[in-house]
Amino acid sequence: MPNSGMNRVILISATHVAATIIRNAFCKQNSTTTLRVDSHKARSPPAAHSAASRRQRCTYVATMIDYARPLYDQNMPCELYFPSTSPAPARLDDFQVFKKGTASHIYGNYYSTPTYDSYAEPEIDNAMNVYHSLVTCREYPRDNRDDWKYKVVDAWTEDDTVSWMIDTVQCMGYCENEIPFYNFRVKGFEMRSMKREDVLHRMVHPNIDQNISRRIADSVFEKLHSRLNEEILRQSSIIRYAECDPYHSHESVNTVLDLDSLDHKNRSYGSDYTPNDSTLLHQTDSSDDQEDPFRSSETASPECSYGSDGSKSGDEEDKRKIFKRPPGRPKGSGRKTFKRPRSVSVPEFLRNLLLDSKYCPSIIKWEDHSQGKFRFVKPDEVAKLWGHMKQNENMTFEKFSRAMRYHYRQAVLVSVPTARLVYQFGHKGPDFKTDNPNFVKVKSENLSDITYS
DNA sequence: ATAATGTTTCCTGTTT
DNA sequence: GAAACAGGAAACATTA
Repeated sequence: MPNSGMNRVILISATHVAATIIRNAFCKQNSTTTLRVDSHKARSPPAAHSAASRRQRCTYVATMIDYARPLYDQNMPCELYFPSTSPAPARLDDFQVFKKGTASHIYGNYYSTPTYDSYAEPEIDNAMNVYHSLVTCREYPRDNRDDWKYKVVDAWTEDDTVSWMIDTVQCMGYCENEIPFYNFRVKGFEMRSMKREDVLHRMVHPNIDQNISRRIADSVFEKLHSRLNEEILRQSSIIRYAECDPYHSHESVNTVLDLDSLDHKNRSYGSDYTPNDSTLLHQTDSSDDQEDPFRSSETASPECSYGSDGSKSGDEEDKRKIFKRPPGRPKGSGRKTFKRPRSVSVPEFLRNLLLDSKYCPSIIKWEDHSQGKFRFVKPDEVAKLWGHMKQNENMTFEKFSRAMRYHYRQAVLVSVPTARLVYQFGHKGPDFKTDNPNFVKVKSENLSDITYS
């Protein structure tokens, strides 16, 4: 919050309501300041995010400026966006609220939360306009001259470069007439490759004192490089975001199926699918699904109430005779869950195993590929893999098979009554096409390699 | 926000 | 008797 000691531009992450509350609180604190909340153009976050995720991400950024003090301050946190030379003291009287995703790149590393909006997202318009409305002369017409705002410098046209230049120098409080814009009718990539001396050389104006021109050139040069640095920072923050995504991390679990390799939306079970290396990921740590604090002792995992071999102990058997658990899943027995963008269904999971030589035929194999019949070689291993993928170490084949049986209804899976541990993909099941079921060809090729080498 | 769908965790009973 | 199977019930998670 603004304090009496220094001038501040304050950026906070908050909901719109919270931002309004803060504004009101600030108004009470500082009666000399008039603040305003401007409405902003709301826009939905990308559809790729789940509803819950969208709600979570729909927070706002509030920018509060204490205009009771002089604007320019070298120590203010937004130095990246403020000129390095003293500008004309534009009056800052706005309190603007806009989407978080817009401002996180505008204000660089001010937020630890990564941005998810692309550079050209319309929210930027708001954010940029907020910024510009705060620091530029209000008289400047900015009808269709804002294209440069939505482009990276490299993509600027000559007009964009000039528009940026006009905006920049006016931001710094200089008069348009003091700048020889005609010298800067160059494309963005050319502008960015200019050295400081080049900018100065082009900035020389017959009617303007050379010292002033030098100062303007320095400022323009620094502004340009601030923007270029911001572009780099923004790109690296996107990369960091991708790297930090727990569901893209390769370092948290031993072996799971890549959830993103299959489009959950397109779960028609008829679409073409060819497995590749990306369908399986190798991870290194499986310790993240430990004790569930929300699990009551009554509903603890089977391992708690049964022996380690799965058999019931005598005491537990007696207790069970006295107290019969009501049918159904106990309330609150849900394990610790992790939000994930999408998941693989049980039939898809089975199909993926069957089409992967790491698991087929060692733990699951085709019984009759032409009919889609397959057999569990090590049912518990398959269930464990499934549990591992779902970060549920309590998964058993019993539970897993129950999930499978639910797919009988839609004919995604079909039971094979005559044989145990044999199931079949139904006509609505996933595509399991392969010309090498159980990887027999690969094995025989390998064998011949060994024989003849 | 909500409905639909999918999954998990129980259970009872049956079959192999 | 054990393991697998079938499916009801309810809670929970995810997706549309």
